Amino acid sequence: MMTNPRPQKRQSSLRQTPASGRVKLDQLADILGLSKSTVSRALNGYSDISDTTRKRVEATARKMGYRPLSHAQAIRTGRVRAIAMVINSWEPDRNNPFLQDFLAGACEAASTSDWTMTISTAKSEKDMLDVLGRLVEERKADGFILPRTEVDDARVHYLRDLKVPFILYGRTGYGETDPQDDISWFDISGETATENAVTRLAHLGHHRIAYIGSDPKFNYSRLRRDGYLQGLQAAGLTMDPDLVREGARTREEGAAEARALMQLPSPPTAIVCATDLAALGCYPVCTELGLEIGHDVSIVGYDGIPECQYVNPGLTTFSVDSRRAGERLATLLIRQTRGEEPATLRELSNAVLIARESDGPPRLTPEALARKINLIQRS
Amino acid sequence: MMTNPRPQKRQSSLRQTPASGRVKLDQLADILGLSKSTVSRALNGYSDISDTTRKRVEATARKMGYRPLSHAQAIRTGRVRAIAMVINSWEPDRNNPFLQDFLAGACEAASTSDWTMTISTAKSEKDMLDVLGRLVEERKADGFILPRTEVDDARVHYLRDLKVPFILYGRTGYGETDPQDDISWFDISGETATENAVTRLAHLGHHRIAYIGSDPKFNYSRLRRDGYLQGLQAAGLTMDPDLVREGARTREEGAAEARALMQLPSPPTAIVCATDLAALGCYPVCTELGLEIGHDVSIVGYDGIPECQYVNPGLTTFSVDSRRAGERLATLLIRQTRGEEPATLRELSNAVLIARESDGPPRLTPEALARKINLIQRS
DNA sequence: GTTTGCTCCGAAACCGGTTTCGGCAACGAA
DNA sequence: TTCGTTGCCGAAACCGGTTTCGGAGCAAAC
Repeated sequence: MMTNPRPQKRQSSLRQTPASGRVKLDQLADILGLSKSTVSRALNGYSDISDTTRKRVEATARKMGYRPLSHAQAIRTGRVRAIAMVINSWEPDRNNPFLQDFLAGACEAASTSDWTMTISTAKSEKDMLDVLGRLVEERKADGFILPRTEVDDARVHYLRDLKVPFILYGRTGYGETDPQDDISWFDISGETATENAVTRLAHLGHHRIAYIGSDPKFNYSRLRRDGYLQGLQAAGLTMDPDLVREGARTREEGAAEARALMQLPSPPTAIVCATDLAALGCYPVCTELGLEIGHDVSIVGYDGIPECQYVNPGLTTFSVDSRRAGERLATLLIRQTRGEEPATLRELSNAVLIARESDGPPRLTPEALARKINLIQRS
Repeated sequence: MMTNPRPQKRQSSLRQTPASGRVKLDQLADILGLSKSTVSRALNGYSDISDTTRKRVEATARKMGYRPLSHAQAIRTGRVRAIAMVINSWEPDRNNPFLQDFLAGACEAASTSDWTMTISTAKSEKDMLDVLGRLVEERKADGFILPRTEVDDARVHYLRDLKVPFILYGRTGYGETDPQDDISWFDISGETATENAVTRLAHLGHHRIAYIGSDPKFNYSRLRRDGYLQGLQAAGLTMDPDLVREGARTREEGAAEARALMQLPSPPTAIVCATDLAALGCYPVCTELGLEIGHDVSIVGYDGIPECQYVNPGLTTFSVDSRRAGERLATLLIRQTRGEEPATLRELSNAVLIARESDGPPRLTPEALARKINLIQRS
């Protein structure tokens, strides 16, 4: 006879098999004839366990396929063995064909340390900090990868104040006097690429070389512009402010800048672009003006998106290895969460030139080019 | 005086602030003057808590910003409030510009239920099951989204045996007698799209309409082919086996199929493609053969990748809303983990036609087209 | 006035690990 | 021999929640 009505949940939940076949620490300890505290410490590399015991424990743990539940560990340690990344979903240039490669690199690196990767997306700049805050507060990750770093990046200030480990994909604080010793990052040296692009074009005989940058709020955009300026100087060319454009985040905005450049009294014979999208935006403009890319106008891009090889003519560009970037960022971040100094966890890599047919020696002088353009436009 | 040497870890770990400012269940209970068991049950909707108390608990919990640690809950409940997705990193057509949108949809849906999304990647078909197994065993997720479902999908068998909730992006078991009642899925009806494509082309006056499919191991490829066949039948056209190609996973493979089609004695005047990539692969082939796309040959794609609008002429295609797909999949999956019947969690949506300039009324008969092609090739 | 039954809540066990603390044995020095 | 170390391990507390179980209080029924 039942006297007490058992309370029940409102929403009934089918009872899942709760980690059915798993080997637990208790069982492992039983089999080894040790206490679970000893087994735990053996597995975690404490120094008060004899070498022979440790070996024995490790061997049977491996044989029995024991894997600790990360959330069971987390409750005591506070560490969940996971890294997180929050992705923008509002930027106009958010379509990133490399996201999959990047994630593959990051996940693979995480996996080898038995970590996992959790991702989230943010709908706006403000939402970004909210999402980060939620992940931090609920302790969903031990560290963060911050992609698309801005010159003055709110996420950096936020996470630094919270003392949560993070790593930048890119650098930040352009031109700041504060050296920011305590931030780790991985980056591809875009400035080296754009400098090399200018050098390459100068060698081909170009004298008027333009630059189309991306949104200047992003640090990479300024760095690539710096590289461009550096390249000009190295080639002994003078900088013409008219030829330095910025803010082209999309194909369309790239097209707008290209149009403005080509309508100059003395148009450039070559354009270095901070992104492939901007470079591809130049294509229809050139076609429209009757200019042959690679001869009348040379174009060099940056990123190495797949589309570069399918346009006509193929776009010469600097290709970024996204997979490796993800892999490096994840490993460096994990090392940071394990206590290594952020300042020592920095790496700079290079993009590799993929030469195609969109650049070559100039066929016309800027003046002749201007005449040709005027002619076409009048008709 | 210290007599016992304190043992220490091998690798020193900087002590992180362990969830410093968080409000814990204990504190909340103290403030409310209740026991923590009562508070817990109030928040989890147990029926043995009075309504007034529940309201009071919920109100202060919200006011104090209390959020339970999901890994602390998980240790007892076995549920981590997370869904996972494992992505291929080995397929040749892995570059998915929509991954970001898809993830945005899925993450947003997860967030609204206070869930998170963990992702991982697999390097090979075999690795896929290993990765899934690890995630299941370590209980990193309560359910899985399986993208790119194959006709006979190993992941389905694997997870079904383990009784782990999952949902398909796509359907599976093409032509199987087993109805597979117990599987939930979300899909876009590709067959409707290809059928509509054929109908559209037939209305424009085409009689010889070809089809270029993707890898037949994927269920969607067969379904889209079925839609094509259905469309032919509806238009009263007879099916010519020569015009039904399959296996084009990349642009290059699409190009190969297009070339084979156009070299037929009686070439098609229109091509329906299972993917935009295959359709874009047809472009250079047509150019090479001197055929004007949209007049000599009509082409219709499927997917709606951004590039469609930038090629010349713009590619008519059926556009898939990846963001919505991610959103639906995540919500349905979460509902499934809460106990709803998988069979009731199915949704079929439609792709939307984006008409551009790559299709139009046929300018030549197949015979005239063949003559034109022969002429160009001979020169 | 009991008994019964129901509503609502608290004490305590529990989940699967980690970490603290103390104790036992062995060993070297006094 | 005795004492202080040292090496190695077990008992128990602990992390932050969830769930079980029992019981107090009260109203209705007998």
